[in-house]
Amino acid sequence: MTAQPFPVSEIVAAQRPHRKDAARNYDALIAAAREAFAENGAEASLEDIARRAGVGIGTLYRNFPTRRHLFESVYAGEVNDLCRVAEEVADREPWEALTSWLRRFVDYTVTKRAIREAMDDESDIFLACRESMYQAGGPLFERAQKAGEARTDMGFDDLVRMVAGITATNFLDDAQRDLVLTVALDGVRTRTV
Amino acid sequence: MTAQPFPVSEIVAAQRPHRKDAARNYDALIAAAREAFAENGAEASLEDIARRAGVGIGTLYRNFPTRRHLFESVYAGEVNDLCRVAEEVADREPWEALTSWLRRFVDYTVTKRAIREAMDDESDIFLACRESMYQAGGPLFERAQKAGEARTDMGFDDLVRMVAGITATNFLDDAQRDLVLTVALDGVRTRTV
DNA sequence: ACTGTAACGGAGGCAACCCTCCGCTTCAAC
DNA sequence: GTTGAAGCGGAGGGTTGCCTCCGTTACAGT
Repeated sequence: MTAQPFPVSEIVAAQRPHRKDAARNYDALIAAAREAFAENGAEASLEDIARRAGVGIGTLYRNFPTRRHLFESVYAGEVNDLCRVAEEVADREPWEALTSWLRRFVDYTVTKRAIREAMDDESDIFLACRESMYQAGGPLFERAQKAGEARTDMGFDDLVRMVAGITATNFLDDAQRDLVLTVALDGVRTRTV
Repeated sequence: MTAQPFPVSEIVAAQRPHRKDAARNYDALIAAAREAFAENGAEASLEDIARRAGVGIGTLYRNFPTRRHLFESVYAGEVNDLCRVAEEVADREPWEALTSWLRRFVDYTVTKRAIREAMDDESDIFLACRESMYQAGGPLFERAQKAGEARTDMGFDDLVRMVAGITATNFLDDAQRDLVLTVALDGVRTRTV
């Protein structure tokens, strides 16, 4: 067993069943749930998710005993992917690295509508997700702060929530979301007075 | 009939019934709906709202034939109040006036969780609300821009959506929301390079 | 190929919510 | 005080979603 850099990655790997048909259904359910949560938020109908995945409702419940289990699995997958991205951008200039990670956060996170609620969840898995996010993104922020590019009167959690708020908001189009994100990130940048 | 400065104010006044008991119930329903929308978002149960208001479900439906009618009435009331606030702050310094209005926006808007969805609604009432918001807040923003205090590469709509995003996001406490709002507004402020 | 077991699917009971309808109540105009 | 109309409440029928349960199906180890 290889060492996993982030707590959440173990969780992501541990759930998938071994049998071939079961693994296929598991993947289809995750994909369908991602879609449904993106469209309808965390309250999306479970029967609809099963239908999209082309499996019976019973199969959904066997894999994910509660709505929360399913949501957590989808969410953990996204967090895991974001952690990978943080590694990719780590070799860029401090401010560049931080902002391109945050932009990726906004663009990629398909559970936009649901992410806001997840911020307040205190279950084990969400705590692991948040810890992984901190491990992945925190250093990017601290590096920008030490380079004198990011303000030091706010913490990483403040930053993440700010970006999550913009992620979860409806805009006219992607260009508007991007503009607003740019403006907000300008507020994070240290003044070059 | 006195001239109403904002389109939305006429809408707000026109709905309330004349008979004493009916007017009381109408007010109770609006108050209960405000509460429920604040807690549960725009999908709050109508039967629960009627229960909170201490009236039968039939009374709710007589006053507001659809969920949308009810939500629109609550929302229009909040917009109307915000327009008043814009008048109150108009005599302050440009940047001060703008930001204190936006802070009031964040603090006061109790339909936080629902406001995000309302941004994309194209019904008559929501258009009137948005027009009133523009009439009330737009000048504050333009004044700050002309005073050289607010950046000119964004519009009022961009600003409102940014603030609405922060409004609708869950934070650990009010202090954190306020900090994040300050940071984001710093991004709106012109650099004093 | 055989077979035990893990996985499958969806019928069905339950709960919540939506909205209509109508017999009863309350107001206010005279 | 009378009275007609406006307003009231909640029972009830329909819909949707949740979750369990169990007869059937498909995999994988021998």
